[in-house]
Amino acid sequence: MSVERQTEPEKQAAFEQWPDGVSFGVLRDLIGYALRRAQIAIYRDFFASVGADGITPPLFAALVLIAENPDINQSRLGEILGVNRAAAKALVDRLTAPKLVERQASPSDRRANTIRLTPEGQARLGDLIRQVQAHDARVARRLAPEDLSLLRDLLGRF
Amino acid sequence: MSVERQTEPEKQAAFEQWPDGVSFGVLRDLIGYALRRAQIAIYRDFFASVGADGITPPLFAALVLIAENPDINQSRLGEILGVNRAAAKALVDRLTAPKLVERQASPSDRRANTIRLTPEGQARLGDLIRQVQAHDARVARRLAPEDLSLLRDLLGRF
DNA sequence: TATTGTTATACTCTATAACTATA
DNA sequence: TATAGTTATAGAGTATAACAATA
Repeated sequence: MSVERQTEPEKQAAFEQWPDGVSFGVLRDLIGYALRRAQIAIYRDFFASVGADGITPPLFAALVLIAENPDINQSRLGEILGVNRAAAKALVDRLTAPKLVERQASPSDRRANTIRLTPEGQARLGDLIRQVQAHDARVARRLAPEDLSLLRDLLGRF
Repeated sequence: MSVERQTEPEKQAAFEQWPDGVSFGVLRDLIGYALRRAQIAIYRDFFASVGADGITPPLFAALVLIAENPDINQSRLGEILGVNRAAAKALVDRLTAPKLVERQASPSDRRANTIRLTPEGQARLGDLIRQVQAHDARVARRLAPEDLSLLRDLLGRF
């Protein structure tokens, strides 16, 4: 026999991009805030699409960079991602635990580790890329193709 | 006598938007990732400009919404910001501690609190808005005015 | 001296689950 | 039953500071 639920799990409220009847004041004019709201909306779609595997946006980015830049070390990975060494280590640890990546002693620098995908990591990354691309395409569908490439260009200037 | 430092404080590495010599693979084409990198760059400028007061982007947004929508309650604030009730409470708590906002019993619903700025909160918000606007203007300067309004429009579609 | 990785620690942000009071 | 607020708990993400090993 299963235990009866006392209450239903609370459903996540929908995120309205700029709800009516709310005064946003100065936030309306801040490009940083517009970016933040867009990011919230996109992250929600990401977690609904890919989140089931415990892979988050930062972990996905780290995984792709490790795959694309063989034998990169942690410090450089952190620089590229925009986090410090301690944070980069934490990301690599979270990919090492499920055996998606592995560290190896660097042959050229005995201080450094070299990070690369395991065979399982290779296989999982293929699936993940498909899931993330499907998510991104769904989100991108809200814009015309020419607007999308324009947006990419504008974002790249910050 | 002061204790001698053993090491210099580590400086934050610069964040290069799309560094050369790095392969980004599929990340290059994901609009979600382009947005993420732009956000990282903008957050860094925010913290360099405003962070000294302990006010973060989510706290600033909450403060403005409370100012602009008098007697809003926590749950509604959370909905607008895109977080749940528990997270909204945490935000309000962090604004209540330095006495920028205060809770009052709602006259119309004895379950609810009404949130509003204290006089100190009013005064501080004026300064904060100026700091945040200066930050945002500095960031926005990277785009021509017409590109900026275009960007705002495109971001609003997600 | 500077860099790589590590450890310890702490803080922000956010979520889930369950509880109380009220609607 | 549903909603507002609260509490306890947890986890992700990130930072700072210090240390050892190596360059």
